[in-house]
Amino acid sequence: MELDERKVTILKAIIKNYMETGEPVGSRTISKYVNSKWSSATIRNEMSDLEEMGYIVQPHTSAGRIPSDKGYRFYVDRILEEKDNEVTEIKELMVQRVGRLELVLKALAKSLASNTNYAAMISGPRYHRNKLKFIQLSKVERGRLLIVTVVEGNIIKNTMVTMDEEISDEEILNLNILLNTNLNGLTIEEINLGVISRLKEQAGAHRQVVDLVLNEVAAAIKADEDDVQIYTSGATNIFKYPELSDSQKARELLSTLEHTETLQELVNEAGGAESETGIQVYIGDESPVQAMKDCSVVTASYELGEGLKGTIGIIGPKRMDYEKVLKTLRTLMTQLDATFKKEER
Amino acid sequence: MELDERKVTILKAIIKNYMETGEPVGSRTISKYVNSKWSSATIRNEMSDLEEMGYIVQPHTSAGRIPSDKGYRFYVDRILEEKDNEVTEIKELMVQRVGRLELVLKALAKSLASNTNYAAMISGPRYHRNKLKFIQLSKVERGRLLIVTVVEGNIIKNTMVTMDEEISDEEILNLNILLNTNLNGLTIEEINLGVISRLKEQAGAHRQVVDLVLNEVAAAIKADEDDVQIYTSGATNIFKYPELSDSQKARELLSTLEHTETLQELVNEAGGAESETGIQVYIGDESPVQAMKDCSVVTASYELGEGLKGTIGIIGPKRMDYEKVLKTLRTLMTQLDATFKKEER
DNA sequence: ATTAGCACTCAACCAAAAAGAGTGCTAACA
DNA sequence: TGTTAGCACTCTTTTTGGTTGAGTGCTAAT
Repeated sequence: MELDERKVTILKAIIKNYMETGEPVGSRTISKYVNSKWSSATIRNEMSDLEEMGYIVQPHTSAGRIPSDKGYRFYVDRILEEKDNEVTEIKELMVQRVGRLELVLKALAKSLASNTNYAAMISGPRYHRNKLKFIQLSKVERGRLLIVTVVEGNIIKNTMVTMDEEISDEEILNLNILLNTNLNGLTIEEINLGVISRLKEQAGAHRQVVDLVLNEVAAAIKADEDDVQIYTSGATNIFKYPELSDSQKARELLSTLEHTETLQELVNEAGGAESETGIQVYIGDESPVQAMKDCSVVTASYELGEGLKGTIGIIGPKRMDYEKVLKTLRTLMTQLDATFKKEER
Repeated sequence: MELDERKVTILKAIIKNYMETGEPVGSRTISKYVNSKWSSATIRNEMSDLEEMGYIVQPHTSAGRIPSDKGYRFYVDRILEEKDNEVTEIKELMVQRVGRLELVLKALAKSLASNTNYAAMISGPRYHRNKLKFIQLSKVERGRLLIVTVVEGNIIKNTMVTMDEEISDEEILNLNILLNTNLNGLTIEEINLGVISRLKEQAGAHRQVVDLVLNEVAAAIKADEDDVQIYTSGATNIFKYPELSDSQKARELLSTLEHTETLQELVNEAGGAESETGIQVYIGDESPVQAMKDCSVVTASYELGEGLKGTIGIIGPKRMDYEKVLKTLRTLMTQLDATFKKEER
C-alpha cells in the first residue's frame, strides 16, 4: 500500500491533534479538523489503512487512534524536515559568567525545562584526553597547599592538600615553574613514568611534594571521568502529561532522572552516535534507557572548545512538540557555540 | 481532662502502630497490641477522650484513628526524650576529599536518603561575613587571568577574566603580594572605598587590574550569598508512602524539592531558630514550607569551622521514624564536626 | 470503673447496567 | 469507482445499587 497525499494529511492531523490533547483521536474529530473535506467514514477507511501500515494504533477496539512509534518517527523524519528552519530567538540565555560552568549548566537546564515544559538534562563536558593547560600551587597557610588545575576548555579544579613538610614561598615558585614547563600540553595519559621521574629529579629536595601533587591532579581528573556531572531540571513537568503521571510510571521516570548513573548511558549513547547535526531523537523503545520507553528523548551534543563535549537532553511524552524542541535545541547549540567560541578567542 | 498514664500508653501504641502500617488503627488492634490488658471497649472510650483532646483524629466516622500533628508533637517531645541516646554508628561516611565540598555534600545527601528512605536535603555553607583568607592571580595564557579566592572554611572560588592589558609575570607576583597583604582577614563588607583606593595607589600602573579583580571577587561571593547551593536526594522515596504518593501531592512535593528557592526558606528558618541541639522537628503545618504540610521535616544545622553553617533536612511522612532520623542526624553531626575539625587542624 | 453487646456508619468492593465514543461494514449515491 | 450515510456492534467509562467489614458510640450489665 502506498502512503499517498491524503493519507499523509490525515496522519499529520492525527498526530498533531493527539499531541495537543493527549487523547486518542477518532475519525469524526479528524473529519472536522481537516476542514470537512472528507467525511468521517472516509477517514475511517484511511485510518484503517494507516493502522495496517503501522503508523497508528488503537489502544482498544472502540477507541480512537494514537500514533505509533513509527508514526512519530515519520513525523519527525519527514514532516518536520519540510519546514524551514526559521531560527527563533531563545529567551536570552543567562550565560554571563562562564568561569562558573556548574552554575551555567544548572541555569541552562532550568531555562530549557521551563521553556519546553518537559524535563531537561544537561551533562557537563567529558574530561577525557584533555590537555593540561596550567597548574598552580599556592601555600594558603602553614602546611596547606592549594592545587589549581586548568585543562583545555578552561575547566578548573581545586584540591587542597595537607603536607607534613614545610616549604618556602620561593620553593613553591620554583615548583610552579617546574610543573608548568614540564606538564603543560600533556594529557593525563601522557604523564607517564618517564615524565614523572624526570620531574622528581629536577625537583630535588621536594620530590615528595611533586608526588603528592601529581597524585592529586590525577585523582581529581580521574574522579571526574567516572562521574561526569549531570544536572536535571523540570523533572516534575512530567506530571503535566496524564499518560506519564500515573504513580508507577512517574516514580520510575523520576527515579531515573534522579540517579545520574542511568542518565550517563544516555549521554554516552548520544555522544557516540554522531548524527549530522548532533541532534538525536529517540522515540519510545528506541531510547537507550529502558525507563523512558513511554517517552521521547531528544539529545543534542554541544561542544565547548577543543573537542570538549557535553550532552543536552529533553525528556517528554511521545507526543512532545518536536518542532519546538528541535528548534529550541538548534538555537541553543548555535548560541552555545558562539558563546564559547568568543570566550575562547 | 488529664493525660494519665493509660492514655499515654494508648496514644503511644496508636502512634507506633500507625507508623508501622500507615493505616488508621482501631480499638481492637490496640487492645491486642498492649497485651490485652484492656478491652477494645475501654480503649474506645480512651480514644474518644484522646480525640477530644486533639491528639488523634478520625479520617472518617467509621475508621480507626491516626495521630494528629499534636499527637506526633507529643511523641517527639515527650516519648523520645525518655529514650537514652545510644549512638549508633552511621554507615561510614564518604568524606575523604574535603577539598571538593560539592561532591561531599551530594554524597552525603544521597547516603542520608538511602539510609532513611526519606527525602534528604543539604545546603552548602552560607558564605556570609566570611573572611578572605587567600587570593591568587595567575596568568593562564595571554590576556587571561585566573583568580582563585579562598575564604575561611576553605571554600574555594575560581573566576576567569579576560584582560585587554598585557601584564608580565613579575607584575602578577607583585599584585599577588599586594592583594594578600592588604585583603587577608577582611570580610567583604570591610573592603570599603578606603581599602580600595589605598590598594589602587599602591598598584601603580595596574589599577585597572585591581579594579577588575576586586569586582570579580565581590561578584563571586555575592552570587553565592544569594543562592546557597542546595542538594537533594531521594526525592522519589516519597512514593514509598501511599499517603504522600497520590499524583497531586507527589507533584507538589517533588516540585518543591526541585525548586531550591523554596527550600531556601527552610534553610533560613532552620538556621535561625536555634534549638539547643541544632535539630528541629516540624510536623505538618508547623513547617515553614506550605507544600510540606502533609509531611514532617527534620532539620539540623552543621558547622564547618569558623561559623560557617549549613543545614541538613529530612523530609518524610508524618509517621516517619523519628527515633531513627534523630539518631542518624545526631550521629552525622558528630561525625561532621569531627571531620571538619580535624581537617581544620 | 470496666466490659459485653448491639445498632449504626461509612469506605471499599463488586457486579451489573447504562452511557458514550468510536469502529467496521453495507448499501446507496454521485 | 470513490465517497458517504447509517446502523449494528464493541469496548471503555461511568453510574448505580447492593454487600461486606471494620470500627465506632452508646447502653446496660458486671
